[in-house]
Amino acid sequence: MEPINLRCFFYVTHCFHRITHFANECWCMQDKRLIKNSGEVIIYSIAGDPADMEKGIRISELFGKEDEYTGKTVRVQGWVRTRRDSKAGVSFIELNDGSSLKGLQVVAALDRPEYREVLEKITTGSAVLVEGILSPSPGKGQAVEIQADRIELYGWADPAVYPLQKKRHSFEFLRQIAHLRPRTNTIGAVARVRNRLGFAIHRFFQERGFNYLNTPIITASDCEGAGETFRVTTLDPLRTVHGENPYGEDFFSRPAYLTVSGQLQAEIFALALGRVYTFGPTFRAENSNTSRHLAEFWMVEPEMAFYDLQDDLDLAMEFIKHLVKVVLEECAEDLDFFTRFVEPELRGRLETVVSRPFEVITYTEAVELLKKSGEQFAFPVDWGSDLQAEHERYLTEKVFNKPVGIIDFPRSLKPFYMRVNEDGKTVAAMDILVPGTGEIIGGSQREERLDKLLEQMELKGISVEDYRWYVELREFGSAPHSGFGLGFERLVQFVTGLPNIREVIPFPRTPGHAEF
RNA sequence: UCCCCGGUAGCUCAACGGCAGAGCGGGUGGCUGUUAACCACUAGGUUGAUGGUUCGAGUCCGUCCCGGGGAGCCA
Repeated sequence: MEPINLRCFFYVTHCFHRITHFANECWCMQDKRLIKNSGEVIIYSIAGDPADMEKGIRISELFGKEDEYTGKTVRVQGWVRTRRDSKAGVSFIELNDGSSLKGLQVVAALDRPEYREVLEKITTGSAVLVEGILSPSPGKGQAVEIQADRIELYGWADPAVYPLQKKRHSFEFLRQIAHLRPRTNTIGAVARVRNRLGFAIHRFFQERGFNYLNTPIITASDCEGAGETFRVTTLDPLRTVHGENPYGEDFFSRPAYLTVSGQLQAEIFALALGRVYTFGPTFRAENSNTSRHLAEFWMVEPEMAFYDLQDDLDLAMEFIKHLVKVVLEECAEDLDFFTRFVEPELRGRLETVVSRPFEVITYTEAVELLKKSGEQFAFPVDWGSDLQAEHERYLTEKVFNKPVGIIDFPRSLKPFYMRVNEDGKTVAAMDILVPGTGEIIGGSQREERLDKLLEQMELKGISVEDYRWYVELREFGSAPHSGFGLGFERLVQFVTGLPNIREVIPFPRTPGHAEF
């Protein structure tokens, strides 16, 4: 931050209530923090000056300590959600600062000269500062409210063109205004839940001795058949390449891609640090147009040495239970909102996840169960073919109505790195399915035996040359190890009940869409 | 990529092949310690684009564009 003018500092700290009068000359000297609105009202930004100015209090903090703050003067800063005028006396302004779902009711007297002029500009969407005494509210719907002594307008929102209204909008519409949609109840609540979950994921692993590992975003291996990759290049696509090696002039002198998984690199560090996890962006160039797929999403991938499939599965189940518990305990208000407006069964479903053990069955058992069900499926059930979405949904939603782990899949269905079981036909793989969202976790014990791995690579047509380093991990001090991948957005979908994955990531990337 | 559904006012949606509408939002006025406030008035439209059938097309047909749902791929 730039050093600030001492005179200005004085004004700001000691004459704050008169800042609009001094502001014009004083703040302009600094930088462009002060700007004039088209009308009479002066607006300014306090961003980046925490030392200069006494900060307002977060609304969630007020609600958390109502007794402590009632009767005291407080200052809040946020965005106007609604305004209800009572021309005879007061105006009710609902202020939301994003710290909680519920906003603070501001009561502004219409005849107060201190802010009468500003009050005219207080419309839905405006950014304001309010100072006043926190008081018990005589009205229904809120315990406390703030009696405004002072109101300042940071930025006005023209009600004639501000897209967000005091009513429900379709999610499709909100996606088109992704720069404004976090100011809605639903998307704001998603952002808070997502934040809590992200933090809880780190907490979970850190408390268990895992090392947070940053695996590369750019990789040279188009690996594991985990889907289509995005090409990374500095070459101009319109220019014809000369010479024998088309990649010779490219940045890496070889084909490069955006990662589809950090797993293979995580294995390297698991076989050195014992327990690691990654938590980062992942990219798939699949032309997937569904409510469960994104071209860019976040994945959590723990990888553990000396863990077999059972250990892996136990960790995954504990992990999900822990995260759901965090949401139940730390996001109660937002969860109630989702349960009320998005998915009525949500809270009950999450409580079941925490209180009851998951069901775990083998792939073979799953196939038998589906065959005996008598259910008419669009796709036939056969040992050796992939379980279709309808099959998975039937198992987790109809048969068990809780999360289901499926293990020991046919070898032919799974990638080369999964450990071959004693029967030679199946691999030590596991998928965890949850009601509503489907597959949320996929993992396996990795093949640590050199001869078996080479056999698998041969079978799947994976070049030993390209994966020399991966093979060498089995030549030098190989050890049993396991891991899994959790789709972060699918987890957020699961705990919020939102039907479309595009609502649980701030800026969704899907085929044809990379706006914002 | 395939299958199904849709595109009408700023938003959410009506309109049998026959004058293009409502609610919400906006504006104006009124009323009220209000709660998605309420009441009255008012402005607001090339019905996604294009070609065709018809006396007449928002409506029927062809093509294209866009969106949603489902499937596949997966997390």
